[in-house]
Amino acid sequence: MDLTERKLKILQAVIADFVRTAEPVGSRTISKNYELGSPATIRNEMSDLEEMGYLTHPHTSSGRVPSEKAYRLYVNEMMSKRELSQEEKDAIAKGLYENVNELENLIERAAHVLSEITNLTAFALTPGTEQDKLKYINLLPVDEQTVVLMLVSDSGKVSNTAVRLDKPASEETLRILAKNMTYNYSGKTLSEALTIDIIKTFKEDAEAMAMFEHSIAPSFIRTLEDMLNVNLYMDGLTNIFALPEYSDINKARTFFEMVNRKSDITQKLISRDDGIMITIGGENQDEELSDCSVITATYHVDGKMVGKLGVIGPTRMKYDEVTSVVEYLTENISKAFMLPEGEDDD
Amino acid sequence: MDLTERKLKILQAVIADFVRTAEPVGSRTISKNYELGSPATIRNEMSDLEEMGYLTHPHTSSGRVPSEKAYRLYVNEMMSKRELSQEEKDAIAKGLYENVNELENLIERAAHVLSEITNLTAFALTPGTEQDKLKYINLLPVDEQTVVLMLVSDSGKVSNTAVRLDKPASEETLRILAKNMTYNYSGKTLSEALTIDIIKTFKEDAEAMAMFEHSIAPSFIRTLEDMLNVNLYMDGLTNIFALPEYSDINKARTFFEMVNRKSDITQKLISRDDGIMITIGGENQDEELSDCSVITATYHVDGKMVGKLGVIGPTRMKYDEVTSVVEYLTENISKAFMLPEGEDDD
DNA sequence: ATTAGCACTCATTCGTTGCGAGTGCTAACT
DNA sequence: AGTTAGCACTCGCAACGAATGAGTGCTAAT
Repeated sequence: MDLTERKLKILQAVIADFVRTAEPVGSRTISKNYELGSPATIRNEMSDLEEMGYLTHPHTSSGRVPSEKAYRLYVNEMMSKRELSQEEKDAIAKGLYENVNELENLIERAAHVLSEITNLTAFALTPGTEQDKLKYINLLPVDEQTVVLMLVSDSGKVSNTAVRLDKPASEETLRILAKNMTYNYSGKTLSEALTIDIIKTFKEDAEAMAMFEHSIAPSFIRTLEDMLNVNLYMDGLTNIFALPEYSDINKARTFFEMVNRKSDITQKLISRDDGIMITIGGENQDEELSDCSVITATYHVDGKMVGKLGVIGPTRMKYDEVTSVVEYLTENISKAFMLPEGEDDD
Repeated sequence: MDLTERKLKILQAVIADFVRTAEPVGSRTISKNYELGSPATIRNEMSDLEEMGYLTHPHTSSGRVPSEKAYRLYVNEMMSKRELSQEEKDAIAKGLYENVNELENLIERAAHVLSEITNLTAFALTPGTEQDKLKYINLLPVDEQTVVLMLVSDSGKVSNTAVRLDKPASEETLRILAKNMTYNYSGKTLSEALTIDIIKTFKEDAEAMAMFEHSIAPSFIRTLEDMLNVNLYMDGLTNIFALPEYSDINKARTFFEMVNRKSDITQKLISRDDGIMITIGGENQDEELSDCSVITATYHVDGKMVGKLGVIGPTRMKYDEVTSVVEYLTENISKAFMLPEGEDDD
């Protein structure tokens, strides 16, 4: 059987109606709102579309619902990329830069804006730092026996830990430690640094060596690990309450319990392809996601640091709109990194 | 009418049963499980208790439910503080210090542990820093036109911002800026620092002055504000799904939407009394909280920095247990601050 | 090939009924 | 006097069934 012009139009109409109303759509509705023929004709065509796997029947006597195959066809072939209006773009930019002073902040805002616009659950992942190289290492005394260990990477990411020393250290010792660490670690990526042991380089200085080994090194490792971690921001979790697919409390519960496992989510996101990726229902390997669709996009910075953002929602979603927004957001974020934030304070 | 011995016992029994089952409790149940007389007697007593305002009737033909007044009486007079068993204490300590290397981390863990033990929604607020004094101010070059502005307070709290300069700065200029800022700001509290303008102190150095005014000062203010911010951690949100009071999706929704407004929650928490505070249902000024109870406790550090933690749940909760856990947690946190973390790695 | 007509299906709504847990009252008992 | 047994009554709730109506599939006419 062939996907004739009319069949395509009917399918599109069914998808559009169903995405809007979440109700199975009947032949009369289509017939009334589109010039595609009488209800009976539509019915025949729908019956064909069902046979072809694009529509399903919740039960004999109710309207048709698009199948995942239909959404896939729509996304691949029928969806026109919806250019955002200037107002929408402005709203995004405004929301994005509001109250932002750090990269983390910007990513958090991105998740927020994304959830507000799409009315879905949005997430954003901070850039991975596998390729970041250490630039500075500093030890700053806070009091007698406490110092702050501070690492700066070449991308400007900073991370610090308060370190409790087992005995007081002279400023001199701290300076030696910091200098030696900077000398040996700078230029190395964070994960490289994790594998290098510089304890031997202190050979002449027993005090510095002991202090490094007992106090600094463990904190150093923790701080590196902390820097390597990506953060996951989520927003719009409660948006799902507005969706009829989650009017059953158990559905809602399952959803919340799933997205609450942040490390799982992070894993799943990281492993997704670059660029815009849309997975529909069962296309998600994950059982738990099998009645959700996920749209993600990747933002790049200087061609090296990458992070992801996207939305998760029911398979019934406005794929065109969400895709456009997600794409526009990544462009904006990449741009923001080029010209660091906060300069043109309007 | 008098609250006789037996009335008290019956009231306590009703509370215990209702807290456990969430079902209105009838006279027969009490009569069977406690040696307090026949159903009819219990009924008469219950009727009196209702007249006195300690019990209510959902409808004529169902069992009794404790009123807020009853919970209040229970909390004030009848509740025996439940000493935690050694296993419970161990479990708390274990959960608390797992994977902790920063204060923020510890507080986050506290919320986690608290929600796990109580099966309620828990929150924890990082210590306020109004009394923190600036100790160090540092400017570290990252690249040509980017520096990291780093502030350290006397409590060891560190905050940094990447600052994009409008033109390249010499190391010399940066050193002058940092030195001058440290000189003028150190010893001042964070909020004092926000009010002091040191622009005039650069009078001899036009370059440093311009750089301070255009690039550093705005970031400095943002960083101070960031340091002044307290963070709110929440955990166990999905626990409410297990409670029958939230089996209605709208209740659940309202709850989630309320706790999602983090700044509101933070405000409400901060304004609560020190020590252990229990508010039951309508005692919460807040309309939204009127069918919740909130238990908070304050942890102190060196008698100056304070934060709060607690739980929020239905009025039907195990007040004794929750109170004990909350109290024990605050003690533990205070202790942890005394002897900074990570030293005794078992 | 399209469409009107019609019988049929099935989820949903709404009223009815029966059940059972629990009360309140009265009268008997201690 | 306080306690208890007995009993009529209330009321939420679940189960059942009829009515409703949206929508289909099929057949026959256009």
